[in-house]
Amino acid sequence: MGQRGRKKGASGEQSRGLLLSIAAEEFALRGYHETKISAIVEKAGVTQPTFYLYFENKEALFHELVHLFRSRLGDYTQKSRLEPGIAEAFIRQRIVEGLTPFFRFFIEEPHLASIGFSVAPQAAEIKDQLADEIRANLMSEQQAGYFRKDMDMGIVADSIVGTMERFIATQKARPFKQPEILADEVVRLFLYGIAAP
Amino acid sequence: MGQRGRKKGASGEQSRGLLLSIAAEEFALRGYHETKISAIVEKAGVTQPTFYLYFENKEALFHELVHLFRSRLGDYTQKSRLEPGIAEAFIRQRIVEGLTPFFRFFIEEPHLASIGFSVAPQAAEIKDQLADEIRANLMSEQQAGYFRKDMDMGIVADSIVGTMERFIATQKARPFKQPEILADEVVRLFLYGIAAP
Amino acid sequence: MGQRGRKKGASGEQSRGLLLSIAAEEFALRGYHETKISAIVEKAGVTQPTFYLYFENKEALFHELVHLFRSRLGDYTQKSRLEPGIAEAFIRQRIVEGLTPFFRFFIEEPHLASIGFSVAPQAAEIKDQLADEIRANLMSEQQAGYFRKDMDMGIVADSIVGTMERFIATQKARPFKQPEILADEVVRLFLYGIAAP
Amino acid sequence: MGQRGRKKGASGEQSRGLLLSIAAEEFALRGYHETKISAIVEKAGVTQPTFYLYFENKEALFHELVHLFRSRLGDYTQKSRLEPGIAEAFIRQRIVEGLTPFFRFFIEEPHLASIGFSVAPQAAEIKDQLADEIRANLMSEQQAGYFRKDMDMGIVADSIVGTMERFIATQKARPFKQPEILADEVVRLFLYGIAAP
DNA sequence: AATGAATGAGCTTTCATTCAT
DNA sequence: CATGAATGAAAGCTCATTCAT
Repeated sequence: MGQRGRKKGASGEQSRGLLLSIAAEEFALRGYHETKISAIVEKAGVTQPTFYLYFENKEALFHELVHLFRSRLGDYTQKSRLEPGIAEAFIRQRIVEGLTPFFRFFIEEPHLASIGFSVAPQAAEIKDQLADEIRANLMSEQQAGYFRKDMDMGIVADSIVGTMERFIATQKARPFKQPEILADEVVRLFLYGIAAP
Repeated sequence: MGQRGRKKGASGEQSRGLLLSIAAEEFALRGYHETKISAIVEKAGVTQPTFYLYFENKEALFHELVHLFRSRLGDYTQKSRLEPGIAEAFIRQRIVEGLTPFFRFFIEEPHLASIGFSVAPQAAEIKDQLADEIRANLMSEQQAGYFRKDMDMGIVADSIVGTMERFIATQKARPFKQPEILADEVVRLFLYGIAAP
Repeated sequence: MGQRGRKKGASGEQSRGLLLSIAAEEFALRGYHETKISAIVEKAGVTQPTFYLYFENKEALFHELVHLFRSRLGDYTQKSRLEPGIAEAFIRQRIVEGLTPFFRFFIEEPHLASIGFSVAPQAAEIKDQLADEIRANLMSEQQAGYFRKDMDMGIVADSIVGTMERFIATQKARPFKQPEILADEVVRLFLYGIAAP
Repeated sequence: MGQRGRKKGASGEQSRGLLLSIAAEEFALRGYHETKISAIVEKAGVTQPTFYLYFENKEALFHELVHLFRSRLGDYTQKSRLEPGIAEAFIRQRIVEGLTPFFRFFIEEPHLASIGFSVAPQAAEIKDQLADEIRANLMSEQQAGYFRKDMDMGIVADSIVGTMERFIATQKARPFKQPEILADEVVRLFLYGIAAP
């Protein structure tokens, strides 16, 4: 979302972007209902009608943000899909590479992530869908012999999504780590567990 | 919560309990703002002023439910704390025993769980706190040599809480499993991971 | 509509009736958009939310008034239908009897009449429908030989409806006449015309 | 009004005329409040400020249309006045000649007619005034012995105006008739009535 | 002659909440 | 123990209208 210039008579797209960015923050921090149009426009330094110049209504604005989140999430999901026939030595590496963009995205767009993963009414559906895709991935790896057979990949997928969810929710309070490091730690956890070797 | 007798002229406590139970369901299904007092009392077969006979206001009612959740959660947290000096052979068993009541609780009181883990504004705090306690537990076990040292127990704790969160959110859509089985699967996952042995 | 008691704590139906009656007057005098809910409730001595206790919204209230008008109009239309086989000597008398209730209605409920005949968007349709029924009546009399064959009964029906419309619109400014007298004059006009005999 | 050239860079007067013509249609079809300036300018292919280049405001535009209607109506009213001393044999013919331009006008400018006869708040006044002039005419003819003395010419005049009103409102749905024919039928109706001779 | 961008003013509607009985 | 009736406060949205360019 980015810079928040507040020049008078800013070009339309600027005003729109500003409103969008402020709205994302407000929605993420307060939730849908606690977010008032009046507060958004005040922070943006414009009046209410200006808001309706760029967005059909509050709901449409919110949907736009959710959509934005979903489409970016979809991109990373697609790229994270493991192509068949990876040498066993590289599999962990590839999983980490698939996971990294998610964490990077959550770090770069914390408000959007918060909206899509918790404030949106569709949040449940979004996470379900993500979990489903992850499960499908895991299961095919499981078939291929990379993972233990006696493990319900549904639970694993949910745990991974749950881990993301917690990460998004606790980010600000957490010592910053590079997305690659994070992904690596998560992968290690889910691959090998915590039991002392 | 439980049974919902709707007899006319129910005695005070009955009305109160009924309202509380209906409110839990409504809050869980719709969220705080989407839940209207008018809808609660209608379902309970009483009028709005009756509601205010038993609850100070909407927020107080909600807080009561959240409080209920927190206190039960606190109970299980306490009981799940591993006492020092458990023989290594029993440690897994003890962890499972500590985790099981959580899942049983989530299954028995899905509405309350949903409120405390996702609809309450304090949900983040509640989960943070839970994660914190779990992390403390894990770390002392880690010190004791039960778990690997090269693992950030903060992430592990968050993953466990995230797993609970997903479980609560997806319960209805999921094939029912006994809480003990669930706990066992989760523990296996986090102890040994999914990598093929 | 009638009496406008303004007792505090009036029974619900009274408030509703009061609002309805005031609304009819406002709509008739100012039109749909110029009529503000705020003005209606102010005149009724209640607050805006009270309005929404009794009516779904402004449009529903308006529709109720239009519906009221239509149903009463429908009653009189039905009763005005001439049964076949009236002796020629009585036909004029019967037409007058059919027309009288319309004028009585318009006199008794001028606001409702104004709404149904001019402020409602459906006014055109209402009048079309009325004209249609009148035309059908006239044509069957025409077949029966009571009326001249060389006259387009569509125009006659429209003229009669137009006459009603003007009557409704100009009532207040007009010297009061009994509905029977009015009906009689109109019938004479349309039966015999104004040409000197 | 007529042709609607929409060439880019149309000269000022063209834009103005275009706006006026579109506005007439919109007002006639939707009424004053349902007609949005934004819709008018969109149909005209210009922007809102352009509108204010040519018209002071919405009301002024509307007034201009009403004024246009009134002045044309006034013309025909004047011409329809019967000069004294017409031979009885020609009277009917003269009345038809006086009425024809009205119907021609209503057919040629249906939007304007609709505005002046029904959407304008002054519509009542306009019709009252017209009825008044017609009544004055009729009464002097009545004095001159052309018409029956036992007939209230106020009612007759209102009936004639009401007939016009209905004609304007139902024009589109009606089989087209030449204005002369229409005028003739109306005159026959009001002169001789529909009673079988 | 025309516009992109913005606004002042206002209206309907919704809720949680409270009297008086 | 319970209610019919009513309200204070606020939110979302719309529209005619106007700068500055």
